[in-house]
Amino acid sequence: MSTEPETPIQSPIAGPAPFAEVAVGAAEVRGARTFHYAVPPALDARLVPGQLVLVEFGKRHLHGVVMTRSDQCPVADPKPILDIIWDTPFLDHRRLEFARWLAGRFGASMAEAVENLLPANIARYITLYYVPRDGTPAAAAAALTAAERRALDRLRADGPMSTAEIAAAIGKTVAVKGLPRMVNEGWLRRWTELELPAGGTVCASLLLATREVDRVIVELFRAPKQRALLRALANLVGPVPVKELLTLAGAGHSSLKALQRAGHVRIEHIYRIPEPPPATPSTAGLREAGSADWRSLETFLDRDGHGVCVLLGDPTRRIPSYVQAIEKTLAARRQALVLAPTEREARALYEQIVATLSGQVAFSGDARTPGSRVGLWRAARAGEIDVYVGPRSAVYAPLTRLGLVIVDREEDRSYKEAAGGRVQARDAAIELGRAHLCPVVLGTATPAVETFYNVESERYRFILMQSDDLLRQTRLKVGRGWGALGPGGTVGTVDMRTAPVMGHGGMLSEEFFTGLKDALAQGGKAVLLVNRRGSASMTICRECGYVFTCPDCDNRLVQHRSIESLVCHSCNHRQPAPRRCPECGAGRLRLWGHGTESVLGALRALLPLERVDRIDSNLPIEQVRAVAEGFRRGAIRVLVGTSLLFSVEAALKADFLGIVQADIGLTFPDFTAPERVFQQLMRLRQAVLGGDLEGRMVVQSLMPDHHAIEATRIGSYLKFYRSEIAVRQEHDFPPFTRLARFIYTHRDATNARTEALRLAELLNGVLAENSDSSVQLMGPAPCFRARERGAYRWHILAYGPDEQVPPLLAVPHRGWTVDVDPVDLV
DNA sequence: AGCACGCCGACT
DNA sequence: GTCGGCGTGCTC
Repeated sequence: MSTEPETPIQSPIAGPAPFAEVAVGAAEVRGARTFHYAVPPALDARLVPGQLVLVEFGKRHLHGVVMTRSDQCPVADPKPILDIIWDTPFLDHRRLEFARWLAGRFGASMAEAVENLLPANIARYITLYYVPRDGTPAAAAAALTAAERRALDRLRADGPMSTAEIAAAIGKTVAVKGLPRMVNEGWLRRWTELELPAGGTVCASLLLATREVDRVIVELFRAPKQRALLRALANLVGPVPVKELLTLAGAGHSSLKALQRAGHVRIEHIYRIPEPPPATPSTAGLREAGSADWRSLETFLDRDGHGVCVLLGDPTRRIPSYVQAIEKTLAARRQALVLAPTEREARALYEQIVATLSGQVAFSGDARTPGSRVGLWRAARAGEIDVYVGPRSAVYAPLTRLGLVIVDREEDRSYKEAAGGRVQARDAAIELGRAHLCPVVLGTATPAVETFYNVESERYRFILMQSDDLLRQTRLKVGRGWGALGPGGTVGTVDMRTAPVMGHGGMLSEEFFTGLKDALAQGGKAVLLVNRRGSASMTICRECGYVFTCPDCDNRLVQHRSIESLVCHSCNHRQPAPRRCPECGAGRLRLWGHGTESVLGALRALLPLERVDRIDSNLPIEQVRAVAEGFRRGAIRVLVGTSLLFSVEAALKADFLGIVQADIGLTFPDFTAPERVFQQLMRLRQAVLGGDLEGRMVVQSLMPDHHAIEATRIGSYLKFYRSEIAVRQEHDFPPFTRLARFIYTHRDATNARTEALRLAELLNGVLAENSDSSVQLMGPAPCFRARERGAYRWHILAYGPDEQVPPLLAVPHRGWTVDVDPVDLV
């Protein structure tokens, strides 16, 4: 493929680096491609890497970020850089290279990668202004169109105007085409301004020295309100929020404005990191935990430079170690970045860290408005933040003295962006650690397969967290060492192909029900996982075999008895529950399978006196919380839920954990499904039975011999890992290869197919050109969900050595989705 | 996003 | 033959 740059030409101009390599803000240019521009003499002394600049790209005016200054240029006649939008560089060389890595690794555009690292939506705050030049060439006036003439007259009369203002006043064509031409021909001068939204709280600060205050107060004998304001300000230290100040002094805005006009007071937006919430008992006393755990982590942190370690243990052990590691980092006057898979988990981590540490701890979820986000960005950039906690987007936080990166529950799929650049934030965090030469700690109880593969091949350090006493208990229980370190209770599987079943629909085995009843009889509580909402996952005609499917997707419609409807769980299409078959007209319909609603129904029939309830995404979030709280208090004794249970993890402690059907997904053509099933079940076991040796978990499955189910039964991560890594190796799946998935969606079936075949041709062509490439293509083929929301979906998989996949990522034209390291193949 | 270029069908 | 519609690829 012709991504090889043409032979670079040496600059004929003497002097330093006459060219600049720019990451242009054009989102459609895929891959780590940059463009070179000439540095005009007027900007030569000022232009440095990391600056935001204005360039022409095709016919468009776009912003860009200077990556490097260069002696060489891959094209003969580069365009000039038009202007420096902001003199202070936004990004240092580490973050510029981080952006390059992000775009190259995930096949996103440089524009997306760079903009992730800048204040959000920066393009929105760039304005181009135009003003007439003195002594414009009168003779050339005929060269202007009537509209351009009007624009010029307007500018002469009213002074500088922005592109948007001229578009509104004169017309869009003039604004977009005429203005650039008039600049080129010397009629107009153009400049750029960046006006970021003001962040944070409006604060007032005193501009007077203490002894001057008394003098001014005397002068202001006729203005009691202003006197009160000055006194209040003089008694407080530093900038005071205007709102507080006015209340305190009992004064109004006009008095404050008068002081500002007189030059006694400055009023400005100041972003302040929100006050931490008050410490709760659960956040106190973190530091007392396992000193043995800490010693091994400390040894790792003491090594100089970059390295990755996997901290294996349950959250109650991981978090105290995080806190100690952060303290160590702060003591060395460096910053720590802490990532969690979801904002909810990030907030929980933040609350625990902030309760224990002294230092400025920021939680990215606290900054919601554009202004406060810019404020937080600035504060981080200025080095005012010691610890930055957040979900995956926090990996882009502008920390310049980064000394430690922590990724909690590194195995979670939420770290992968589902749209946009499709960045895997855990991997980005590791790269960030490499760029900053600092340690990266991956915390987990069930490492991702690719992570543990790196442990096994000794690229990552491994630290097993557990006190001697826990280890002894565990050995007593299972006698299998750490690999079988189940988080609590005992586990049994039930083979649903042969087990005696009971209850309406036969969804519960006798063993399951006995376990549940025993727990309740002893005054315990129970959590039941049902991986589906609704009451029946398939509605089928008993006469002709017709199955109700979504008109827009390939999905079967799910029966929801509570709203008497059939619902598509992919696009939310709804239709009334049918009475007869639309094909043959027969009235004998069979409801097949089950969901939260039907399990709840069966339980109410079997345990009429028991308080049972359910949570799933059909319910509003407040109700989910209320039900969870009821369960925690014991007002509800049996809780049925989907994976939404994880959103109320802390309330789930119980004595019985039932998995109604563990193998949903295991039959999908998706190599990540076993890992998902195993992680989900292990995590739920930790949440429900964690720390308890008596509790009972029963796993119902149609394929109890599957390695994911078997490993769940014996509670062994190693058992799971060994089987799974063998499957991955056999099929050439990650971590043995890098996998890229190209997805195309189109309303028209033929169009989707043709386009998929065309891209396959193109990719094959690129591969054929490079004879030593060992990348393999799979497909094109319809996706597992071949139709969704009325559109047809096709995909192509490319897999091969890490360094050979990226060149393919820039091949597909717009309309294709490129997904590197996809988390599923549906 | 916009523009140039090339391929195909409809017309002089 | 040539004009133009649209699909495809390039923009330093």
